[in-house]
Amino acid sequence: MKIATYNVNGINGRLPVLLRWLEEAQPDIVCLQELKAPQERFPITAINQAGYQAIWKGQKSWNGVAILAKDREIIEVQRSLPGDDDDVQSRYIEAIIDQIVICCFYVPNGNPYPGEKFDYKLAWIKRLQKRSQQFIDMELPAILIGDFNIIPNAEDVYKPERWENDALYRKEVRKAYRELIRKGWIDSIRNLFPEEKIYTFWDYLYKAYERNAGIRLDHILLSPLLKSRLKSGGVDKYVRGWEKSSDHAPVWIELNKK
Amino acid sequence: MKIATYNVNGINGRLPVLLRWLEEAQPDIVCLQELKAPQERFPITAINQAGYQAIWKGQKSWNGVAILAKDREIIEVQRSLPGDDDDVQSRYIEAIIDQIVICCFYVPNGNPYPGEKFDYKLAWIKRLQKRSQQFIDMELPAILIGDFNIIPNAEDVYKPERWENDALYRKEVRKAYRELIRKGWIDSIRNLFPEEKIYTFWDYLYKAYERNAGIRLDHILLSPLLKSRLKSGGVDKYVRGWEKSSDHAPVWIELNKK
DNA sequence: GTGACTTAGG
DNA sequence: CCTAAGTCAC
Repeated sequence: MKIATYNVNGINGRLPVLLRWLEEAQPDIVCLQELKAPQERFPITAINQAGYQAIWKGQKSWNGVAILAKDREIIEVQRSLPGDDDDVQSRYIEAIIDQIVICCFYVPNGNPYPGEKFDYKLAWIKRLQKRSQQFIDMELPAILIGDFNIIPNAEDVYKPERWENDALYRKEVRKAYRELIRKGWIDSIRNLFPEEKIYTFWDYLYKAYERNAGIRLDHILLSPLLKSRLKSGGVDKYVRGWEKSSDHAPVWIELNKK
Repeated sequence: MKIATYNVNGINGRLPVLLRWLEEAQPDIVCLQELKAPQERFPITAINQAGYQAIWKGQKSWNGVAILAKDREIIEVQRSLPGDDDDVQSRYIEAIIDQIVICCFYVPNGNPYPGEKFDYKLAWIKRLQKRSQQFIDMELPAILIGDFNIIPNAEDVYKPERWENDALYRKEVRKAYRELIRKGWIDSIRNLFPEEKIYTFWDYLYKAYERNAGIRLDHILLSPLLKSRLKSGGVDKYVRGWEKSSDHAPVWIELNKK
Protein backbone atom coordinates (compact mmCIF):
# COMPACT_ATOMS: atom_id res chain seq x y z
CA MET A 1 0.00 0.00 0.00
CA LYS A 2 1.37 3.35 -1.13
CA ILE A 3 0.67 6.36 1.11
CA ALA A 4 1.63 9.88 0.11
CA THR A 5 1.50 13.49 1.23
CA TYR A 6 1.49 16.52 -1.04
CA ASN A 7 1.19 20.17 -0.12
CA VAL A 8 -0.54 21.32 -3.30
CA ASN A 9 -0.55 25.08 -2.58
CA GLY A 10 -4.00 25.64 -4.07
CA ILE A 11 -6.04 22.59 -5.06
CA ASN A 12 -7.85 24.26 -7.95
CA GLY A 13 -4.89 25.96 -9.59
CA ARG A 14 -2.93 22.75 -9.08
CA LEU A 15 -5.53 20.32 -10.40
CA PRO A 16 -3.80 19.44 -13.71
CA VAL A 17 -0.51 18.79 -11.90
CA LEU A 18 -2.21 16.79 -9.14
CA LEU A 19 -4.15 14.62 -11.58
CA ARG A 20 -1.05 13.95 -13.65
CA TRP A 21 0.90 12.93 -10.57
CA LEU A 22 -1.94 10.71 -9.26
CA GLU A 23 -2.05 8.96 -12.63
CA GLU A 24 1.70 8.42 -12.74
CA ALA A 25 2.36 7.60 -9.07
CA GLN A 26 -0.82 5.61 -8.36
CA PRO A 27 -0.82 6.16 -4.59
CA ASP A 28 -3.52 4.35 -2.60
CA ILE A 29 -3.88 7.01 0.07
CA VAL A 30 -3.03 10.69 -0.44
CA CYS A 31 -2.97 13.45 2.15
CA LEU A 32 -3.21 16.97 0.74
CA GLN A 33 -2.47 20.28 2.43
CA GLU A 34 -2.98 23.94 1.57
CA LEU A 35 -6.13 23.42 -0.46
CA LYS A 36 -6.70 27.20 -0.30
CA ALA A 37 -10.32 26.62 -1.22
CA PRO A 38 -13.57 26.85 0.71
CA GLN A 39 -15.38 23.60 1.48
CA GLU A 40 -17.69 23.93 -1.54
CA ARG A 41 -14.90 24.58 -4.02
CA PHE A 42 -13.05 21.31 -3.52
CA PRO A 43 -12.91 19.65 -6.98
CA ILE A 44 -14.53 16.42 -5.86
CA THR A 45 -15.84 15.55 -9.34
CA ALA A 46 -12.37 15.55 -10.89
CA ILE A 47 -10.95 13.64 -7.91
CA ASN A 48 -13.69 11.01 -8.19
CA GLN A 49 -13.08 10.72 -11.93
CA ALA A 50 -9.43 10.03 -11.16
CA GLY A 51 -10.62 7.06 -9.10
CA TYR A 52 -10.40 8.48 -5.58
CA GLN A 53 -12.82 8.91 -2.71
CA ALA A 54 -12.11 11.92 -0.54
CA ILE A 55 -12.85 13.72 2.69
CA TRP A 56 -11.70 17.27 3.16
CA LYS A 57 -11.87 20.32 5.36
CA GLY A 58 -11.79 23.52 3.35
CA GLN A 59 -11.23 27.17 4.25
CA LYS A 60 -11.36 30.34 2.18
CA SER A 61 -7.92 31.52 0.99
CA TRP A 62 -5.73 29.52 3.35
CA ASN A 63 -5.01 26.12 4.80
CA GLY A 64 -7.38 23.27 4.04
CA VAL A 65 -6.58 19.54 4.18
CA ALA A 66 -7.89 16.42 2.48
CA ILE A 67 -7.51 12.66 2.51
CA LEU A 68 -7.95 10.71 -0.74
CA ALA A 69 -8.20 6.93 -1.05
CA LYS A 70 -8.48 4.59 -4.01
CA ASP A 71 -10.81 1.60 -3.64
CA ARG A 72 -10.84 1.91 0.13
CA GLU A 73 -13.37 3.08 2.64
CA ILE A 74 -12.52 6.32 4.43
CA ILE A 75 -13.92 6.50 7.95
CA GLU A 76 -13.70 10.10 9.09
CA VAL A 77 -12.74 10.42 12.77
CA GLN A 78 -11.87 14.08 13.32
CA ARG A 79 -12.27 17.28 11.32
CA SER A 80 -10.09 19.37 13.61
CA LEU A 81 -7.26 18.85 16.04
CA PRO A 82 -8.70 18.37 19.55
CA GLY A 83 -7.65 20.77 22.28
CA ASP A 84 -8.87 24.22 21.19
CA ASP A 85 -12.48 24.77 20.20
CA ASP A 86 -11.69 28.37 19.27
CA ASP A 87 -9.20 27.35 16.59
CA VAL A 88 -10.93 28.14 13.30
CA GLN A 89 -8.08 27.20 10.96
CA SER A 90 -8.58 24.11 8.77
CA ARG A 91 -5.35 22.27 9.41
CA TYR A 92 -6.26 18.78 10.57
CA ILE A 93 -8.34 15.86 9.40
CA GLU A 94 -8.19 12.30 10.68
CA ALA A 95 -9.57 9.08 9.29
CA ILE A 96 -9.30 5.34 9.57
CA ILE A 97 -8.45 3.56 6.32
CA ASP A 98 -7.56 -0.13 6.15
CA GLN A 99 -7.47 -0.17 9.94
CA ILE A 100 -4.79 2.48 10.10
CA VAL A 101 -5.35 5.88 11.69
CA ILE A 102 -4.33 8.56 9.20
CA CYS A 103 -3.68 11.98 10.75
CA CYS A 104 -3.33 14.45 7.89
CA PHE A 105 -2.31 17.97 8.84
CA TYR A 106 -0.72 21.28 7.99
CA VAL A 107 1.22 22.68 10.93
CA PRO A 108 1.20 26.50 11.19
CA ASN A 109 4.21 28.12 9.53
CA GLY A 110 4.90 30.18 12.65
CA ASN A 111 6.83 33.06 11.12
CA PRO A 112 7.81 35.64 12.09
CA TYR A 113 9.75 34.49 15.16
CA PRO A 114 9.26 35.63 17.84
CA GLY A 115 5.59 36.53 17.91
CA GLU A 116 1.99 35.43 18.21
CA LYS A 117 2.18 33.24 15.14
CA PHE A 118 5.13 31.35 16.54
CA ASP A 119 3.30 30.90 19.85
CA TYR A 120 0.27 29.56 17.98
CA LYS A 121 2.53 27.10 16.18
CA LEU A 122 4.03 25.79 19.44
CA ALA A 123 0.57 25.48 21.01
CA TRP A 124 -0.69 23.66 17.91
CA ILE A 125 2.20 21.20 18.02
CA LYS A 126 1.48 20.57 21.73
CA ARG A 127 -2.07 19.60 20.82
CA LEU A 128 -0.68 17.33 18.10
CA GLN A 129 1.68 15.68 20.61
CA LYS A 130 -1.24 15.07 22.92
CA ARG A 131 -3.46 13.63 20.21
CA SER A 132 -0.70 11.46 18.78
CA GLN A 133 0.29 10.13 22.21
CA GLN A 134 -3.17 8.61 22.47
CA PHE A 135 -2.40 6.36 19.51
CA ILE A 136 0.91 5.33 21.06
CA ASP A 137 -0.75 4.62 24.39
CA MET A 138 -3.52 2.63 22.73
CA GLU A 139 -0.95 0.77 20.60
CA LEU A 140 -2.81 1.58 17.41
CA PRO A 141 -1.34 1.50 13.94
CA ALA A 142 -1.26 5.20 13.10
CA ILE A 143 0.45 7.62 10.73
CA LEU A 144 1.22 11.29 11.27
CA ILE A 145 1.47 12.69 7.77
CA GLY A 146 1.58 16.08 6.18
CA ASP A 147 3.38 19.38 6.09
CA PHE A 148 4.94 19.64 9.55
CA ASN A 149 6.56 23.01 8.78
CA ILE A 150 9.47 21.62 10.79
CA ILE A 151 12.99 21.10 9.49
CA PRO A 152 14.01 18.25 11.81
CA ASN A 153 17.79 18.53 11.60
CA ALA A 154 20.70 20.43 10.06
CA GLU A 155 21.00 17.84 7.29
CA ASP A 156 17.42 18.67 6.23
CA VAL A 157 18.24 22.19 5.06
CA TYR A 158 20.69 23.43 2.42
CA LYS A 159 22.14 26.15 4.68
CA PRO A 160 21.26 25.62 8.36
CA GLU A 161 23.01 28.73 9.71
CA ARG A 162 20.64 30.97 7.75
CA TRP A 163 17.62 29.36 9.40
CA GLU A 164 18.37 29.63 13.12
CA ASN A 165 15.68 32.23 13.73
CA ASP A 166 13.18 30.93 11.22
CA ALA A 167 10.08 29.36 12.72
CA LEU A 168 10.61 26.27 10.54
CA TYR A 169 13.96 25.54 12.19
CA ARG A 170 13.81 27.19 15.62
CA LYS A 171 15.18 24.94 18.33
CA GLU A 172 11.77 24.83 20.05
CA VAL A 173 10.12 23.15 17.04
CA ARG A 174 13.03 20.80 16.39
CA LYS A 175 12.80 19.79 20.03
CA ALA A 176 9.09 19.09 19.64
CA TYR A 177 9.87 16.88 16.63
CA ARG A 178 12.57 14.99 18.55
CA GLU A 179 10.02 14.52 21.32
CA LEU A 180 7.70 12.74 18.89
CA ILE A 181 10.55 10.49 17.80
CA ARG A 182 11.43 9.81 21.45
CA LYS A 183 7.84 8.73 22.04
CA GLY A 184 8.23 6.07 19.38
CA TRP A 185 7.19 7.71 16.10
CA ILE A 186 9.33 6.67 13.14
CA ASP A 187 10.47 9.22 10.56
CA SER A 188 10.00 6.82 7.66
CA ILE A 189 11.98 8.69 4.99
CA ARG A 190 14.94 9.31 7.30
CA ASN A 191 14.78 5.68 8.40
CA LEU A 192 14.97 4.48 4.82
CA PHE A 193 17.71 6.95 3.88
CA PRO A 194 19.74 7.74 7.01
CA GLU A 195 22.51 9.61 5.21
CA GLU A 196 20.98 11.23 2.13
CA LYS A 197 20.25 14.85 1.48
CA ILE A 198 16.49 14.86 1.07
CA TYR A 199 14.32 17.92 0.55
CA THR A 200 10.58 18.26 0.00
CA PHE A 201 10.22 22.02 -0.48
CA TRP A 202 11.98 24.55 -2.70
CA ASP A 203 10.97 28.20 -2.56
CA TYR A 204 9.52 29.73 -5.72
CA LEU A 205 11.95 32.63 -5.29
CA TYR A 206 15.61 32.92 -6.25
CA LYS A 207 15.61 29.80 -8.43
CA ALA A 208 15.70 27.68 -5.30
CA TYR A 209 14.83 24.46 -7.14
CA GLU A 210 17.50 24.95 -9.80
CA ARG A 211 20.07 25.52 -7.04
CA ASN A 212 18.60 22.67 -4.96
CA ALA A 213 18.25 25.16 -2.11
CA GLY A 214 15.60 23.03 -0.44
CA ILE A 215 14.35 22.03 2.97
CA ARG A 216 12.60 18.94 4.33
CA LEU A 217 9.21 19.85 5.74
CA ASP A 218 6.84 17.08 4.72
CA HIS A 219 7.05 13.96 6.83
CA ILE A 220 5.45 10.57 7.29
CA LEU A 221 5.73 9.32 10.87
CA LEU A 222 4.76 5.76 11.69
CA SER A 223 3.56 4.51 15.05
CA PRO A 224 5.76 1.69 16.45
CA LEU A 225 3.33 -0.99 15.32
CA LEU A 226 3.85 -0.04 11.67
CA LYS A 227 7.63 0.07 11.70
CA SER A 228 8.08 -3.49 10.52
CA ARG A 229 5.76 -2.91 7.56
CA LEU A 230 7.81 -0.07 6.04
CA LYS A 231 8.90 -1.31 2.64
CA SER A 232 10.07 1.70 0.64
CA GLY A 233 9.62 5.42 0.23
CA GLY A 234 10.79 8.55 -1.51
CA VAL A 235 10.24 12.09 -2.65
CA ASP A 236 8.84 12.64 -6.15
CA LYS A 237 11.22 15.53 -6.63
CA TYR A 238 10.72 15.70 -10.41
CA VAL A 239 7.14 16.90 -9.85
CA ARG A 240 8.59 20.12 -8.42
CA GLY A 241 10.15 20.70 -11.84
CA TRP A 242 6.85 20.53 -13.75
CA GLU A 243 5.15 23.59 -15.19
CA LYS A 244 2.88 25.27 -12.65
CA SER A 245 4.05 23.01 -9.84
CA SER A 246 3.57 23.51 -6.12
CA ASP A 247 6.57 24.66 -4.10
CA HIS A 248 6.42 21.28 -2.34
CA ALA A 249 7.03 17.84 -3.87
CA PRO A 250 5.00 14.71 -3.03
CA VAL A 251 6.46 12.36 -0.41
CA TRP A 252 5.43 8.70 -0.23
CA ILE A 253 6.02 5.37 1.45
CA GLU A 254 4.99 1.81 0.73
CA LEU A 255 3.77 -0.46 3.51
CA ASN A 256 3.81 -4.22 3.31
CA LYS A 257 0.57 -6.07 3.85
CA LYS A 258 -0.22 -6.94 7.44
CA MET B 1 -2.69 42.77 -48.71
CA LYS B 2 -4.55 41.49 -45.68
CA ILE B 3 -5.41 44.04 -42.98
CA ALA B 4 -6.99 43.00 -39.69
CA THR B 5 -8.22 44.36 -36.38
CA TYR B 6 -8.40 42.43 -33.13
CA ASN B 7 -9.41 43.64 -29.69
CA VAL B 8 -7.24 41.28 -27.67
CA ASN B 9 -8.51 42.21 -24.19
CA GLY B 10 -5.08 41.95 -22.56
CA ILE B 11 -2.06 41.47 -24.83
CA ASN B 12 -0.05 39.43 -22.34
CA GLY B 13 -2.78 37.06 -21.20
CA ARG B 14 -3.79 36.68 -24.84
CA LEU B 15 -0.35 36.12 -26.31
CA PRO B 16 -0.70 32.38 -27.08
CA VAL B 17 -4.04 32.98 -28.79
CA LEU B 18 -2.73 36.00 -30.71
CA LEU B 19 0.36 34.17 -31.94
CA ARG B 20 -1.67 31.17 -33.03
CA TRP B 21 -4.06 33.37 -34.95
CA LEU B 22 -1.22 35.37 -36.58
CA GLU B 23 0.35 32.11 -37.70
CA GLU B 24 -2.89 30.77 -39.13
CA ALA B 25 -4.33 33.95 -40.64
CA GLN B 26 -1.07 35.53 -41.86
CA PRO B 27 -2.33 39.11 -41.93
CA ASP B 28 0.06 41.74 -43.31
CA ILE B 29 -1.14 44.56 -41.06
CA VAL B 30 -2.80 44.06 -37.68
CA CYS B 31 -4.39 46.66 -35.44
CA LEU B 32 -4.75 45.65 -31.80
CA GLN B 33 -6.85 47.22 -29.07
CA GLU B 34 -7.17 46.83 -25.32
CA LEU B 35 -3.56 45.90 -24.72
CA LYS B 36 -4.12 46.50 -20.99
CA ALA B 37 -0.39 46.75 -20.50
CA PRO B 38 1.96 49.64 -19.79
CA GLN B 39 4.31 50.74 -22.59
CA GLU B 40 7.21 48.66 -21.24
CA ARG B 41 5.21 45.46 -20.92
CA PHE B 42 4.27 45.11 -24.58
CA PRO B 43 5.60 41.66 -25.66
CA ILE B 44 7.65 43.04 -28.53
CA THR B 45 10.10 40.12 -28.52
CA ALA B 46 7.40 37.53 -29.14
CA ILE B 47 5.76 39.76 -31.77
CA ASN B 48 9.09 40.19 -33.56
CA GLN B 49 9.71 36.45 -33.42
CA ALA B 50 6.35 35.95 -35.10
CA GLY B 51 7.68 38.09 -37.95
CA TYR B 52 6.06 41.43 -37.19
CA GLN B 53 7.31 44.94 -36.63
CA ALA B 54 5.17 46.97 -34.25
CA ILE B 55 4.40 50.39 -32.85
CA TRP B 56 2.21 50.69 -29.80
CA LYS B 57 0.88 53.04 -27.17
CA GLY B 58 0.47 51.32 -23.82
CA GLN B 59 -1.31 52.23 -20.60
CA LYS B 60 -1.44 50.55 -17.23
CA SER B 61 -4.52 48.35 -16.73
CA TRP B 62 -6.69 49.75 -19.54
CA ASN B 63 -6.87 50.66 -23.20
CA GLY B 64 -3.67 50.53 -25.23
CA VAL B 65 -3.41 50.15 -29.03
CA ALA B 66 -0.83 48.76 -31.44
CA ILE B 67 -0.13 48.42 -35.15
CA LEU B 68 1.77 45.37 -36.41
CA ALA B 69 3.16 44.89 -39.90
CA LYS B 70 4.94 42.04 -41.64
CA ASP B 71 7.81 42.92 -43.99
CA ARG B 72 6.65 46.53 -44.26
CA GLU B 73 7.89 49.79 -42.90
CA ILE B 74 5.66 51.41 -40.28
CA ILE B 75 5.88 55.21 -40.30
CA GLU B 76 4.34 56.45 -37.08
CA VAL B 77 2.29 59.63 -37.58
CA GLN B 78 0.31 60.12 -34.37
CA ARG B 79 0.34 58.58 -30.89
CA SER B 80 -2.91 60.16 -29.76
CA LEU B 81 -6.07 61.50 -31.32
CA PRO B 82 -5.65 65.25 -31.95
CA GLY B 83 -8.10 67.66 -30.34
CA ASP B 84 -7.62 67.26 -26.57
CA ASP B 85 -4.19 67.52 -25.00
CA ASP B 86 -5.66 66.63 -21.61
CA ASP B 87 -6.86 63.22 -22.80
CA VAL B 88 -4.52 60.73 -21.10
CA GLN B 89 -6.18 57.53 -22.35
CA SER B 90 -4.20 55.44 -24.86
CA ARG B 91 -6.83 54.87 -27.52
CA TYR B 92 -5.35 56.03 -30.81
CA ILE B 93 -2.28 55.39 -32.92
CA GLU B 94 -1.79 56.32 -36.56
CA ALA B 95 0.78 55.23 -39.10
CA ILE B 96 1.50 55.16 -42.80
CA ILE B 97 2.18 51.70 -44.21
CA ASP B 98 2.46 51.00 -47.92
CA GLN B 99 1.27 54.57 -48.59
CA ILE B 100 -1.98 54.02 -46.73
CA VAL B 101 -2.87 55.92 -43.55
CA ILE B 102 -3.83 53.42 -40.86
CA CYS B 103 -5.85 54.90 -37.99
CA CYS B 104 -6.04 52.26 -35.27
CA PHE B 105 -8.23 53.06 -32.29
CA TYR B 106 -10.37 51.96 -29.38
CA VAL B 107 -13.40 54.21 -28.97
CA PRO B 108 -14.53 54.71 -25.34
CA ASN B 109 -17.25 52.28 -24.27
CA GLY B 110 -19.39 55.14 -22.94
CA ASN B 111 -21.51 53.25 -20.43
CA PRO B 112 -23.39 54.01 -18.35
CA TYR B 113 -25.74 56.21 -20.38
CA PRO B 114 -26.42 58.96 -19.58
CA GLY B 115 -23.34 60.27 -17.82
CA GLU B 116 -19.85 61.67 -18.04
CA LYS B 117 -18.47 58.57 -19.72
CA PHE B 118 -21.05 58.81 -22.47
CA ASP B 119 -20.23 62.49 -22.94
CA TYR B 120 -16.53 61.59 -23.19
CA LYS B 121 -17.38 59.02 -25.86
CA LEU B 122 -19.33 61.53 -27.96
CA ALA B 123 -16.56 64.11 -27.64
CA TRP B 124 -13.98 61.47 -28.60
CA ILE B 125 -15.97 60.48 -31.69
CA LYS B 126 -16.21 64.16 -32.68
CA ARG B 127 -12.43 64.40 -32.59
CA LEU B 128 -12.26 61.22 -34.71
CA GLN B 129 -14.68 62.72 -37.24
CA LYS B 130 -12.52 65.82 -37.45
CA ARG B 131 -9.29 63.88 -37.88
CA SER B 132 -10.79 61.49 -40.42
CA GLN B 133 -12.30 64.30 -42.47
CA GLN B 134 -8.80 65.58 -43.11
CA PHE B 135 -8.00 62.38 -45.02
CA ILE B 136 -11.19 62.71 -47.05
CA ASP B 137 -10.45 66.34 -47.83
CA MET B 138 -6.88 65.54 -48.79
CA GLU B 139 -8.07 62.58 -50.90
CA LEU B 140 -5.66 60.22 -49.17
CA PRO B 141 -5.97 56.47 -49.09
CA ALA B 142 -6.83 55.90 -45.43
CA ILE B 143 -8.39 53.27 -43.17
CA LEU B 144 -10.29 53.78 -39.92
CA ILE B 145 -9.90 50.49 -38.14
CA GLY B 146 -10.47 49.18 -34.65
CA ASP B 147 -13.03 48.72 -31.93
CA PHE B 148 -15.54 51.51 -32.61
CA ASN B 149 -17.73 50.49 -29.65
CA ILE B 150 -20.60 51.34 -31.99
CA ILE B 151 -23.28 48.94 -33.17
CA PRO B 152 -24.09 50.61 -36.49
CA ASN B 153 -27.56 49.21 -37.13
CA ALA B 154 -30.30 46.96 -35.80
CA GLU B 155 -29.03 44.05 -37.92
CA ASP B 156 -25.70 44.27 -36.09
CA VAL B 157 -27.09 43.13 -32.74
CA TYR B 158 -28.91 39.94 -31.76
CA LYS B 159 -31.65 41.79 -29.87
CA PRO B 160 -31.79 45.50 -30.70
CA GLU B 161 -34.66 46.41 -28.36
CA ARG B 162 -32.55 45.46 -25.34
CA TRP B 163 -29.83 47.88 -26.38
CA GLU B 164 -31.68 51.19 -26.87
CA ASN B 165 -30.13 52.79 -23.80
CA ASP B 166 -26.74 51.15 -24.04
CA ALA B 167 -23.90 53.46 -25.02
CA LEU B 168 -22.88 51.03 -27.77
CA TYR B 169 -26.22 51.46 -29.57
CA ARG B 170 -27.53 54.85 -28.45
CA LYS B 171 -28.97 56.81 -31.36
CA GLU B 172 -26.32 59.54 -30.87
CA VAL B 173 -23.46 57.12 -31.62
CA ARG B 174 -25.26 55.42 -34.50
CA LYS B 175 -25.83 58.86 -35.96
CA ALA B 176 -22.12 59.63 -35.66
CA TYR B 177 -21.34 56.40 -37.51
CA ARG B 178 -23.84 57.24 -40.27
CA GLU B 179 -22.18 60.62 -40.52
CA LEU B 180 -18.84 58.96 -41.29
CA ILE B 181 -20.50 56.88 -43.99
CA ARG B 182 -22.18 59.98 -45.39
CA LYS B 183 -18.77 61.62 -45.64
CA GLY B 184 -17.60 58.81 -47.88
CA TRP B 185 -16.15 56.16 -45.55
CA ILE B 186 -16.95 52.62 -46.65
CA ASP B 187 -17.94 49.98 -44.08
CA SER B 188 -16.00 47.24 -45.82
CA ILE B 189 -17.54 44.21 -44.11
CA ARG B 190 -21.10 45.47 -44.61
CA ASN B 191 -20.26 46.31 -48.21
CA LEU B 192 -19.05 42.79 -48.86
CA PHE B 193 -21.98 41.18 -47.03
CA PRO B 194 -24.97 43.54 -47.25
CA GLU B 195 -27.49 41.07 -45.86
CA GLU B 196 -25.64 38.77 -43.48
CA LYS B 197 -25.82 38.65 -39.73
CA ILE B 198 -22.26 39.46 -38.74
CA TYR B 199 -20.99 39.88 -35.18
CA THR B 200 -17.50 40.58 -33.86
CA PHE B 201 -18.09 40.50 -30.09
CA TRP B 202 -19.78 38.02 -27.78
CA ASP B 203 -19.92 38.71 -24.05
CA TYR B 204 -18.10 36.32 -21.73
CA LEU B 205 -21.28 36.15 -19.63
CA TYR B 206 -24.39 34.05 -20.10
CA LYS B 207 -22.87 31.78 -22.75
CA ALA B 208 -23.27 34.58 -25.28
CA TYR B 209 -21.04 32.89 -27.87
CA GLU B 210 -22.82 29.56 -27.63
CA ARG B 211 -26.15 31.35 -28.15
CA ASN B 212 -24.63 33.59 -30.84
CA ALA B 213 -25.84 36.56 -28.81
CA GLY B 214 -23.31 38.86 -30.46
CA ILE B 215 -22.87 42.41 -31.63
CA ARG B 216 -20.81 44.05 -34.36
CA LEU B 217 -18.38 46.55 -32.86
CA ASP B 218 -15.13 46.17 -34.79
CA HIS B 219 -15.08 47.88 -38.14
CA ILE B 220 -12.78 48.61 -41.06
CA LEU B 221 -13.73 51.80 -42.87
CA LEU B 222 -12.08 52.67 -46.18
CA SER B 223 -11.62 56.13 -47.58
CA PRO B 224 -13.24 56.55 -51.03
CA LEU B 225 -9.94 56.08 -52.85
CA LEU B 226 -9.63 52.54 -51.50
CA LYS B 227 -13.13 51.36 -52.33
CA SER B 228 -12.17 49.86 -55.68
CA ARG B 229 -9.36 47.85 -54.10
CA LEU B 230 -11.58 45.95 -51.64
CA LYS B 231 -11.23 42.30 -52.59
CA SER B 232 -12.57 40.24 -49.69
CA GLY B 233 -13.09 40.26 -45.94
CA GLY B 234 -14.52 38.45 -42.99
CA VAL B 235 -14.68 37.77 -39.27
CA ASP B 236 -12.53 34.97 -37.87
CA LYS B 237 -15.39 33.94 -35.61
CA TYR B 238 -13.86 30.55 -34.74
CA VAL B 239 -11.10 32.31 -32.81
CA ARG B 240 -13.75 33.41 -30.30
CA GLY B 241 -14.34 29.72 -29.62
CA TRP B 242 -10.73 28.97 -28.68
CA GLU B 243 -9.62 28.36 -25.12
CA LYS B 244 -8.78 31.60 -23.31
CA SER B 245 -10.00 33.73 -26.20
CA SER B 246 -10.79 37.42 -26.17
CA ASP B 247 -14.45 38.44 -26.12
CA HIS B 248 -13.87 39.92 -29.59
CA ALA B 249 -13.01 38.06 -32.80
CA PRO B 250 -10.52 39.30 -35.42
CA VAL B 251 -11.95 41.14 -38.44
CA TRP B 252 -10.03 41.40 -41.70
CA ILE B 253 -10.12 42.56 -45.30
CA GLU B 254 -7.96 41.97 -48.33
CA LEU B 255 -7.04 44.83 -50.64
CA ASN B 256 -5.96 44.38 -54.24
CA LYS B 257 -2.63 45.82 -55.29
CA LYS B 258 -2.72 49.40 -56.45
C1' DG C 1 7.18 33.62 -7.19
C1' DT C 2 2.81 32.09 -6.67
C1' DG C 3 -2.14 31.53 -5.25
C1' DA C 4 -6.44 33.45 -3.59
C1' DC C 5 -8.96 37.48 -2.93
C1' DT C 6 -10.67 42.08 -3.90
C1' DT C 7 -11.84 45.84 -6.89
C1' DA C 8 -12.55 48.20 -11.19
C1' DG C 9 -13.89 48.01 -15.87
C1' DG C 10 -16.18 45.75 -19.62
C1' DC D 1 -17.33 35.84 -17.25
C1' DC D 2 -12.71 37.62 -17.80
C1' DT D 3 -8.61 40.90 -17.40
C1' DA D 4 -5.21 43.54 -14.83
C1' DA D 5 -3.48 45.04 -10.58
C1' DG D 6 -2.94 45.49 -5.67
C1' DT D 7 -3.01 43.05 -1.19
C1' DC D 8 -1.65 39.41 1.91
C1' DA D 9 0.49 35.26 3.29
C1' DC D 10 4.03 32.01 2.74
